[in-house]
Amino acid sequence: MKTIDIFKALSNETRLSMLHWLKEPEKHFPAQGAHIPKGIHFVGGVCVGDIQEKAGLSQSTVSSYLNMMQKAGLLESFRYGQWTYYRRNEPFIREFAEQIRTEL
Amino acid sequence: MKTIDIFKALSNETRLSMLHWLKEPEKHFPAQGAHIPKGIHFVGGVCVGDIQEKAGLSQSTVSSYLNMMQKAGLLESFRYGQWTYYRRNEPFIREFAEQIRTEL
DNA sequence: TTGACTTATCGCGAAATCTCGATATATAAT
DNA sequence: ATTATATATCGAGATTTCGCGATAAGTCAA
Repeated sequence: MKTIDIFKALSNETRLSMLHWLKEPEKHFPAQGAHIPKGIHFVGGVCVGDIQEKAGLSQSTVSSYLNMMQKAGLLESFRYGQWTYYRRNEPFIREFAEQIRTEL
Repeated sequence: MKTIDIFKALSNETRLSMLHWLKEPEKHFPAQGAHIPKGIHFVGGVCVGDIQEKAGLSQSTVSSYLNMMQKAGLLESFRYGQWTYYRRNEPFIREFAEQIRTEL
């Protein structure tokens, strides 16, 4: 949650791309939610496997990248069954951007 | 000048501090410009030596950090005589902050 | 020219990051 | 229980970054 950790998370081409892809999930990934029951809504989340395929890196790398971005606060995740869905943490990102604008 | 390079430059405690110190040079450094003749104005610039002392790292490290931040676009420099003065590149930083706000 | 001073560059070992394959864990299906 | 699938974690080699001291390059004063 430290500023440095956010910058570090953003200091990698692949991770930066992931963040951008997740801005428009429906544009960059197959339709999601096939495994999410009706009651639960986690809009905009994409499962790890689809992100991995898009990124073209190994499964382990993508998993740890996503975990790193979540720890930094940029992403949030939701697990349903054997799937983990990730999406952008928009309020956090907005807040961060605002902080950059005023304090950098 | 690539976005990644900016994030990398910001991914270090010392470099981030330097950028903050240079927001209010008169607050963090001795008075500057003793070696700048009247005709030239490079307001807000601080010489490498003063930045080094404040940072508490070696001269070589500080010099290369400053150079790195300049290459990224965050700083600009002006050499007069044997002194090199660095200051924030405010338009660039503002532009970067705006880009973060709209594109991150 | 010589010497003093400021900054930049070079080379290095230590630490961190990148990325992978292998394996572990968790859940689902049979 | 066993098997299959999705994700997380572990260990390792390659690359990058960190920060240093030594040295080079540029400038000024005597």
